[in-house]
Amino acid sequence: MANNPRKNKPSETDDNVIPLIKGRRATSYDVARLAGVSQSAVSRCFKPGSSISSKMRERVMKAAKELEYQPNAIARGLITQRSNLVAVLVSGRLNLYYPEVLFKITEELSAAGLRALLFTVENEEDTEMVIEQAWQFQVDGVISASHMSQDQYKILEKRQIPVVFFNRYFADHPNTVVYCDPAEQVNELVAQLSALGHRRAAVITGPSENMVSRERTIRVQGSLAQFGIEIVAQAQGDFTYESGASGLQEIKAQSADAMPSLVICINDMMAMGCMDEAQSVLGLSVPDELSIVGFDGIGMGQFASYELTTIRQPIGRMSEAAVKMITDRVERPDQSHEKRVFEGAVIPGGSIARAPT
Amino acid sequence: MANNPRKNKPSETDDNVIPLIKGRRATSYDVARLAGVSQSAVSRCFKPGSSISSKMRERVMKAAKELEYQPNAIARGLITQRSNLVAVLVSGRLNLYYPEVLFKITEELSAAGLRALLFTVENEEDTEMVIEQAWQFQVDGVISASHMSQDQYKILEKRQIPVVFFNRYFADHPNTVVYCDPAEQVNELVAQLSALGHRRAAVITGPSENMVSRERTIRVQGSLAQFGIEIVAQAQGDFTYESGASGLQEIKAQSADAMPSLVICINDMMAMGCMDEAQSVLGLSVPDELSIVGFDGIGMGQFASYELTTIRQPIGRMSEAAVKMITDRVERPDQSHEKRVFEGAVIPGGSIARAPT
DNA sequence: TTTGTATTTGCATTCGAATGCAAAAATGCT
DNA sequence: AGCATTTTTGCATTCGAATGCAAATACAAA
Repeated sequence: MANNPRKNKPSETDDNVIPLIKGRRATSYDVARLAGVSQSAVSRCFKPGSSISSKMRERVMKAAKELEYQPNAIARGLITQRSNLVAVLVSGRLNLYYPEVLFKITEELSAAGLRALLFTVENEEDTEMVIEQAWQFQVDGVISASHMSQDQYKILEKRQIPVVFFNRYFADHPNTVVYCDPAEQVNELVAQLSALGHRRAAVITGPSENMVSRERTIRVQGSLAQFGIEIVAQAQGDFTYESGASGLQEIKAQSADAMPSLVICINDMMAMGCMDEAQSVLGLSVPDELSIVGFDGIGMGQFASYELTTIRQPIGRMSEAAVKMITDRVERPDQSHEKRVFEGAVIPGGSIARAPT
Repeated sequence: MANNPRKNKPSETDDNVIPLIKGRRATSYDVARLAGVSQSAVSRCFKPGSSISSKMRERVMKAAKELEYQPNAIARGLITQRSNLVAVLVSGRLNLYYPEVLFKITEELSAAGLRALLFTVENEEDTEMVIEQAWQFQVDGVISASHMSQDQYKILEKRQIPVVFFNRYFADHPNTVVYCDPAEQVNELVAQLSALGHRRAAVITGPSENMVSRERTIRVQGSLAQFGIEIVAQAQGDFTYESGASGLQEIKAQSADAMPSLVICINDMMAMGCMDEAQSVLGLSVPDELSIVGFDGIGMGQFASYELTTIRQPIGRMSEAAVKMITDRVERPDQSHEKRVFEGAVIPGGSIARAPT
């Protein structure tokens, strides 16, 4: 039985062949055996761009289908040194901005053939742990929309794991960033507010160590000054609904003699908390007695109860950009860093009106 | 196998082995070489419960630390057939219930040493794709909080991938489930509403093919009947805010002569949409002219603008249970299925009041 | 047909950690 | 010390797919 090795079709005489154990998942060898080809051929069939004849492809695919074969991404990852996993770091805190970003990024990653390995991060130790996990799982890259210290970033850098920062960056260290700079829109919005007669404003900021908060606050302060609007009170929040509410109370305490006519909140969640506090607790009508604006443009801000005037981030485009940048850096890790800055957009809403006289 | 280049014996020839290429990540062999032990020893050091002497452990750990060695989860997964990845399927649609569940589950998985591979699913084709991806990535299990057809489930079953359903299940097929059955609380709440004088109600349901919606709707219908409250209108929504709003319009159309005094929405998002529509568009005061209740107990429902009366799911405990069940099934795939049913809790809020006379 | 070139295919090895088995070392017991 | 027993350690192999290289084939030109 001189079986031609090139055409070793599984014949009845091949009784030493283990018949695909029930339940065990098929490997490229199983497919190769069934199709009567080599394992390499099977591998090449599933690797786009490989040199393979259409006849071969057809034969292999038929066998693969029969065995429900799908290449094992784990094994593939081991040999190619590409896991196709991207760690996505978001804050788990209930700021609705994050879910929106997360879902968008996940979709974009998916479209690029990558999977999102999700990590929720609340503090520095969490980040520490996440970095180790990411290292273990050999993620191809990290998209970070949560806090990360410069030292932590340097660890990733040293390990040559590409990182894209989402709405945060280090000013004094090269890094790849997607960012939304609402400077223009802040001016635009403050101009409107000025035209509406507002002369006394308050600001509810985020945590002082937070980049986004700092940047936005500076823009807002600059713009208000430019239009001659006085900041009569300023409170610090932590981006949550509750801190928006308590922020307003603090503002009230700071401006005992006369409340400002306008509160600028550094994100939408706080703006909503602020608005609710104004109306439900302080009995101030929004916008008639108090105008409120926010930042981000989260979906919920547009609900009829809020109709928040805000500056929206182009989350869709930013997510797309972030994924594009991570794939780029995975392909060519040595290319120089890039910072993509998007503009915001003023979303007019019912939360602002002419200042009361 | 011929000459294995990775022999453990340190020899002169090994001395001029490339001394850890800058940037290349350290492997267990590198650590073994530096510590002067075998690769197996290194492996055992990082596998809890392995037989190893403290002297050896110390030596290896020192070397590991020096090289920043962390075991490669990909390689480990290949040999152990455990990826430590769990696919989490949620709907990407903006129903804020999902982010809450997702974040909770992710945290619980993390505590159990597992990572969440996130998939957003919108339709059946998505699920199809996700199942293939999960297969490729050798996930240890799937937690599904999104739609999955019985056929799709059977594929996973055949492939022996454990699945835990979150708030959905197949009645006529054995499966592992975490579920919240609000039957008791529906009765409790309807009793309250009855005592408040409500006699004419409307219901906004979810999609008819959705289990959660069907179950809740049936409970609500049964309870209302039991208390002699008439259902004067019923609209179908899709769990979104918008569909709550349009649902109320439909109810208004259906009950041209007289609006009901009560609308029961099958989830909170729709209840919020409904409430906003009632107040902002129809000019109906909530709760004075119209009482509204929801289901889920999402954080946002408690904002001052809504103060939604609702039946809350114990998401924390449910997530914990889901993760526990997935790990159990990974350990012992042949054990029988289990269905863990949690009760809800009535969250009193300002969205209900005595029925207008 | 023959020769030369381009394309396919298979072989053998590789990625990095885990593990059964046997050898070696440490420990206990008399 | 001698021997039995337990614990540690190393060796060699395994997981499943990708790939450099060489062999085999198909194709083109002479």
